[in-house]
Amino acid sequence: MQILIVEDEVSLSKAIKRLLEQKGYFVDAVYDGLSAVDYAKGMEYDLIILDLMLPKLDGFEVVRLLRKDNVGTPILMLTARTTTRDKVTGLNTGADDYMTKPFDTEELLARVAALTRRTGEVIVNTLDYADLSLNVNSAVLSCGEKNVQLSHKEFEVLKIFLYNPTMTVMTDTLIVRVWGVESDATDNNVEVYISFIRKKLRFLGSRVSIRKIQKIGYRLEEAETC
Amino acid sequence: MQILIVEDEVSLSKAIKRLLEQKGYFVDAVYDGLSAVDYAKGMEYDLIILDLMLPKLDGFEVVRLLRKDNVGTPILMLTARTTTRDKVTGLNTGADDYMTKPFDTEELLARVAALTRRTGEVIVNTLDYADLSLNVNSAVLSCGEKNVQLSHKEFEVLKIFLYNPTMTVMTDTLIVRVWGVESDATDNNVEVYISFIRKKLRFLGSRVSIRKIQKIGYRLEEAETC
DNA sequence: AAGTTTTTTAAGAAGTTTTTCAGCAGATCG
DNA sequence: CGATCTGCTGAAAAACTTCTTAAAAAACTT
Repeated sequence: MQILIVEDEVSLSKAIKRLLEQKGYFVDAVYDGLSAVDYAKGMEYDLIILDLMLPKLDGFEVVRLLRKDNVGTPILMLTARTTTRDKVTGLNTGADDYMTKPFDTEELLARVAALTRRTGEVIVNTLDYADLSLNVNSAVLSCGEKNVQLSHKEFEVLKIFLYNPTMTVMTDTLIVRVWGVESDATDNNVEVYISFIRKKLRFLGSRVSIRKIQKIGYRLEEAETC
Repeated sequence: MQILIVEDEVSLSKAIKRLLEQKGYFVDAVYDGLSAVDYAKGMEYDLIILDLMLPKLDGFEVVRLLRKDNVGTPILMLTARTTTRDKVTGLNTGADDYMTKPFDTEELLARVAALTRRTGEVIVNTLDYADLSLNVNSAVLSCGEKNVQLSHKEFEVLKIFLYNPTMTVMTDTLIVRVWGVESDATDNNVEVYISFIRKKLRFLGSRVSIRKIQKIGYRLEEAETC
């Protein structure tokens, strides 16, 4: 769930951000109306929390511009003003809900939940190299049509290679980063895991292989396309 | 557009009715909670305007009974009470908006417009994945002809999966979003709930299962169609 | 205030991952 | 040409994670 906060009062913005992140939302924050429009058009948010009084472009204008541009993201208006006139304008312009400051965090969360309840969202993060793609959320490694699930340690090892696709990774580096400094893991542990991963690469039929550099470490290698 | 007004104060009820009819809505009015439930079940309204304090059955109960019965009509709660606790309960029970008396007619019209506007567009009252369909208002999970009622926590957990059908959801994410940041829920709480949900999925005979990715989290998985 | 449902806690069983170990194969080197 | 070193892999053992169930506690309902 991605939420965009548009609020120029930085301390309030940060507070809301922290609150929502604690609840598992992914939150972006911007501090003026123009950036708000840019961000909202550039990416699919599930909800926009929008202050009414903003630098550069006020909240009403932001809503109007977004709706005009067919951005249908639910909008929760947030403001200090309490006159009915503003409430009406807010809802008529196309905001979906309206809250006046100061507000209770519980109430904010309840309203956010009500507005985000209806949208779905998928965020997939991958690390790619040659024909390989590693889904960082699920530790699933894919090549073409095939997939394999990696175990936790396999995942940790392969991630290090994919972060440094051209580098030779020293065995000690792997031990420290995957098993930890204090661990008494030996080279053989690494060898076994390299072996596990190689087996999965073979299964996937990937062009990528892991090459041993004698006495130093391992490196990813992409086979020539023939 | 059909609207049901549930308000025991007859003069107020009549005033709202007249106001809305002037704007072209078709309006029914009832004066207690029991009739409200009867009417709302018996006919498809586009919106219910519901007073909180009612004879026979209070507004919260009316919402609960309707949602339990799969009636997904938007509800605008109307009440003199102003404490946040009530607002939160109202929104959590399944009301879509909340207004405190006394209110301005302009504001009422604006909120009514906002809520009925949504009906015209696509309202998703269910979260669907493969052969599963979760009614978001009633927490009833269906697969084909069969249904099961989910408990609150089961519902919260499953919702997170259905919002992110392809993602692996980390155990910590589930804890934070279902039990809260401050809670001392452990992995075992999650395990037990996953187990409850799996049992219900088995009962429904769904193709969907919840797969554990060791040390990482859980993910929905759809069985191959053979 | 009793009964019902939901949630939490706890503990053994079941299942996976990780580690260990032994044997093999190819280099390396005197 | 052996002897030694380095790296690879399979299989068994150990360690750890997760599942399921049952029972206790808490929260709602009536």
